[in-house]
Amino acid sequence: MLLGIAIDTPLRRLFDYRPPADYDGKLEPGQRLWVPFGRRRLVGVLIEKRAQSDLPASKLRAAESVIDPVPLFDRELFDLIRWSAGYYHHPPGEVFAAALPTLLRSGQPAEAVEIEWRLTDVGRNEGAAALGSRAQRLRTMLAAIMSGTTRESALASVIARPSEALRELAKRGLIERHEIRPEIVAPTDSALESALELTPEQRVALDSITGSFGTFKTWLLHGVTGSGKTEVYLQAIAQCLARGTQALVLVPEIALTPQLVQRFSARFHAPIATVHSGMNDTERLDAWRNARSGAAGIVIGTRSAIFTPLAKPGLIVVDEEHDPSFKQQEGFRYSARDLAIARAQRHSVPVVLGSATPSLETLARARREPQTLLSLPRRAGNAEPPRMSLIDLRHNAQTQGISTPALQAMREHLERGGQVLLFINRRGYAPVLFCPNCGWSAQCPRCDARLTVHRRTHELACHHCGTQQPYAAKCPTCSQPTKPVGQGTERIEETIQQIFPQAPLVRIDRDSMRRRGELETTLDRVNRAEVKILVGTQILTKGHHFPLVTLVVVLNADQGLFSSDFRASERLAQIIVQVSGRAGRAERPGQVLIQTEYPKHPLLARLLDGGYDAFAEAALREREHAHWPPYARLALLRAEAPQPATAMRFLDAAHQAAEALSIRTVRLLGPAPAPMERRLGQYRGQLLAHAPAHGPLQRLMDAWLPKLEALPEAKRVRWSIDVDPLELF
DNA sequence: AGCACGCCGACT
DNA sequence: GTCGGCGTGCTC
Repeated sequence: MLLGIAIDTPLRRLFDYRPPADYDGKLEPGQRLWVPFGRRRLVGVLIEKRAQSDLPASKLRAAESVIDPVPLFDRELFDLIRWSAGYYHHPPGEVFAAALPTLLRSGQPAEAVEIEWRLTDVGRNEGAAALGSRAQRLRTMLAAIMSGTTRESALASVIARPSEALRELAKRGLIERHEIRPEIVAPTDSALESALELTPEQRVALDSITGSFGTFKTWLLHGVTGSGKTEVYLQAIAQCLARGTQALVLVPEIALTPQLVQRFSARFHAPIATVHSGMNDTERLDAWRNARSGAAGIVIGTRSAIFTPLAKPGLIVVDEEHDPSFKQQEGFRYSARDLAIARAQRHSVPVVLGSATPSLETLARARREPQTLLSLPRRAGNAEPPRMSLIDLRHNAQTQGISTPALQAMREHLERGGQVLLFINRRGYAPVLFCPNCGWSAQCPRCDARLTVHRRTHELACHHCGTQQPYAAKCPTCSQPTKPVGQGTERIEETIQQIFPQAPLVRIDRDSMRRRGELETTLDRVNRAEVKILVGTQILTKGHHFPLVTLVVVLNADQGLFSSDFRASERLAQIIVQVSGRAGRAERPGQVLIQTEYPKHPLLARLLDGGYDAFAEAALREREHAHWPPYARLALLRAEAPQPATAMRFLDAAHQAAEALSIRTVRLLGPAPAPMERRLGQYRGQLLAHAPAHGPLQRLMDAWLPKLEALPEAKRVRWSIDVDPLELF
């Protein structure tokens, strides 16, 4: 009997080992082992037991030891992880590594073990008398243990370098080490504090979801901003907990998790485990353990939380399911939203995808299964939806990117005591530093991109690679004065401050909200009305509530209108609707102004006439007509190399290899250089595989990727495959 | 990815 | 004379 083991390496295969010496016949897929690997010793995950290997017996080594007494995952989660390695065509070892907290990847025990130091008989009888008078540190430590502080975690703060003293005391036979496995604490109280009264639509949604407990069903909870989606989640989760099962809630990245956790913990007594980027390794492992043991009734986390084991899964929620951060954009490029569906299916539990602006993929799914669509078309508390209108930039004067009608509207809203939100999807002062004399502009030395002017730091920065340079007031080629061209958040801030000097203003973007907790503090100030004007980027569109904002101005809607990426218009519509949703959430109706040079553009017209649903309807028809997802499936082969020709040679060879497989329904587009060909000094190219369904794509990749690995050109490039790519360029 | 082995330049 | 540059080969 042999062991097929996944090892954290970019190689797309399992490695066969003989069982370890301590093998007692009990080994199951999902247990970790220490294995020798080349000259290293690594943690591997047992994937399957095998009767024989493709390799000669002489090449096989024995695994060293078993780490876990039982598998880390239940069968369903194990299958999901394994399946996703196949679906995304990513090396299985890296996939399993991605599914585990760092500490488990490095061999830490999966079960929390508390170390306790207890007095031996000798220690109890002789006590400090056994120690020399100079052994001050040992005396202190022993005294602590004698006074009843026995847990190692508590003893750690008694003196400096505690482990040294503990080891010495143990060596002298005064104390001994015990391992304590803490009892699993079952969730005690699942009651939801003060459930709000539901609207009829919320009631239907809630009853539908809870009625599907115990079966697999993919619900789309399509609720306009402010319609009370969260209340539906909360009450569904309460019922999930009442059945003795756990709920897994996925949220987008960006500092949203703490907010939601706060909202949840204010309403639930059940322990909540959270998983997000702000946590350290120990905290992550704790959350993982509490989820797996069942101690945490609710698990809230970002993308990677989809791999958290659950003792008794009952419900999965994906909030803001359209958010692109659910798709990992490097390495193992999985979609946590799609995996949530795959996982729910394996566990036979319902999954709720919630959004005010669902992705076209999810809308297409809901069209195929109309009974799974749960709509919340109205705002709670009878708040009116915001009124949207366009400002034609061609026929209106503007001051630094802000049109006269927009300024006029701002003035009116401010006079009436409202708050104003200016949305511009561009950080920094200006996107270009230009020389009017000779035409020079500041370029990134490592990317095909212009450097953005940052006034605050007096620097030029590349938003693609992070390169920074001092600001160039004089043109480096002709020594004439340079000029920042275009607008970013910093410049809008400056302009608005000049025009409305009496109105307190705050800028909210990644640069101004660097420090931990800064965003929360600022948002509090906004909602206490200490701020009148907000200028900011995407961050403003992500879930934060601004009940006092009555006017939203979208300063540059045009960026997404003519992009070559077929998803750009979907994203633009989502951003406009999401940012509009920030306006008029209280009793006063909101106003939304969208500045554009293309007021006749069909996308904008649709959006303004019929809202997101009408836009989506039209966009879906367009996608169907053009054979783009969700009416086709894609896989993108990317390659990068220090020389442009190297990447292209590989992609050409890859193209040939794919054609040789002649899978007729798969079309190959490219190879072509990426639109920003050079990034971080690497030249990038790509080859798109397009098929009417996932099946033929899968067949292609199964046969294709092993061939690519063997290509001599493959050694000279870094290549990767992106299944269901979100960003095509 | 690591980590080794393996042949050619500037220096304790 | 060595230390070390990163090319290329391998990991059950």
